[in-house]
Amino acid sequence: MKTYDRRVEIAEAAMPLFADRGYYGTGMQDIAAAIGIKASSLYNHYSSKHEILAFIMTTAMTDMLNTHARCLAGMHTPTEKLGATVATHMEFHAHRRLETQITNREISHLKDPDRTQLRRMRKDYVNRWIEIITEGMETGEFTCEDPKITAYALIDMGIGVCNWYRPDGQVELEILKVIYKEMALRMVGGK
Amino acid sequence: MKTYDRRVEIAEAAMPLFADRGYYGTGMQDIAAAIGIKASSLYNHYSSKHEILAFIMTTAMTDMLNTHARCLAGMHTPTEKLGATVATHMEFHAHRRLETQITNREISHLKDPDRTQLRRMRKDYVNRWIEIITEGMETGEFTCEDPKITAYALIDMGIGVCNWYRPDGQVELEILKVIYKEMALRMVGGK
DNA sequence: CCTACCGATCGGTAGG
DNA sequence: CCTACCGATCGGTAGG
Repeated sequence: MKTYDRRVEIAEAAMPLFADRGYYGTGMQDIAAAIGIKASSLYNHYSSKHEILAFIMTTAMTDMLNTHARCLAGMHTPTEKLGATVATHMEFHAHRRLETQITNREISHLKDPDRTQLRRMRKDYVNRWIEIITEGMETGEFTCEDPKITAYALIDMGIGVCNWYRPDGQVELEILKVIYKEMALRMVGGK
Repeated sequence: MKTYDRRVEIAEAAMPLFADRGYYGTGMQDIAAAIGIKASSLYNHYSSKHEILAFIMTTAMTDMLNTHARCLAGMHTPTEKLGATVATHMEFHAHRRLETQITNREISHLKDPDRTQLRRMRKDYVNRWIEIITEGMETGEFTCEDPKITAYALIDMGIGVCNWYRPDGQVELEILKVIYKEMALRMVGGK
């Protein structure tokens, strides 16, 4: 591990490749060529190909958890919290399409201990959604059949965005956020 | 290509492997070993590894389109149609987890002409959802911001099921269907 | 950061 | 269905 910047640069070069061809479909040669060096030189910055994948995925998941925690600032009611959570979740998957695609598709290729850690983080994230929905049911703001299933459905529909959203598309991100917020509030019987 | 049965048997042996390790992460040896033969013998039934992937994906997509068309029988109002569509979509992704996982994850690994064909089928499928939602808005049964985005969100939340549903889990499939139907109808402002 | 190289495995073919 | 084998490529190492 030399400079951290170089590690990030390599990871960013690997992202479109992992997202497009998958982990096993991408060679160290491909990643190296993307930044104009030889494959063997990558080992000055990462000890293995797996480490590049793990770096990308844990960085993305860590950022998502932090971004979510930050978006809750100033939100008090479950309705406010869920609205912010949905909008931020959706926006994160739109802004960081490649990393979230990789994180969701290649998780089975991660080896321990990274996989266990990532699963733990994901579980933590899901639990936050479940808690917000449950809280909303307690205050009477929400009414729904099952907080867990509802959380799954809401998360899944936000994840889906990373597969079809295009920055140069015809739908504005800000409009998308409004639409997703509205759909979510309806789903939990809120507003 | 010898007997069709053998082709199906090979494809079914490949499914859990492709779903778990991905297309490039699975070798012909792995697939062959799963049914107790040598890798080279697979070429008596498929001309390439790619053909196995294409067979799995086009079969799954064809079945999904047919299953959906069948579920609309006897449904007349947009509300009925959407309810049947959501329930059937979700159930298909629960029943055929492996194939739908593969179809959604490995589509970028498909080569033409299979990829183009699959994309066309998928587009056809999405259009059916959009049309039902649009029809519901015209009759006044539904009210929502954008039929296309709403269709995407509904489809994505159903697809998500193939990633977390387990046949031996604690949630009954019939209950899931009811929950998803209810969430969908709320999302389009129906019921 | 490079060149040179390692053993292993890849998808696929030939021939029976 | 098998054995035997092909060239290509894989992730990774040695040494500078």
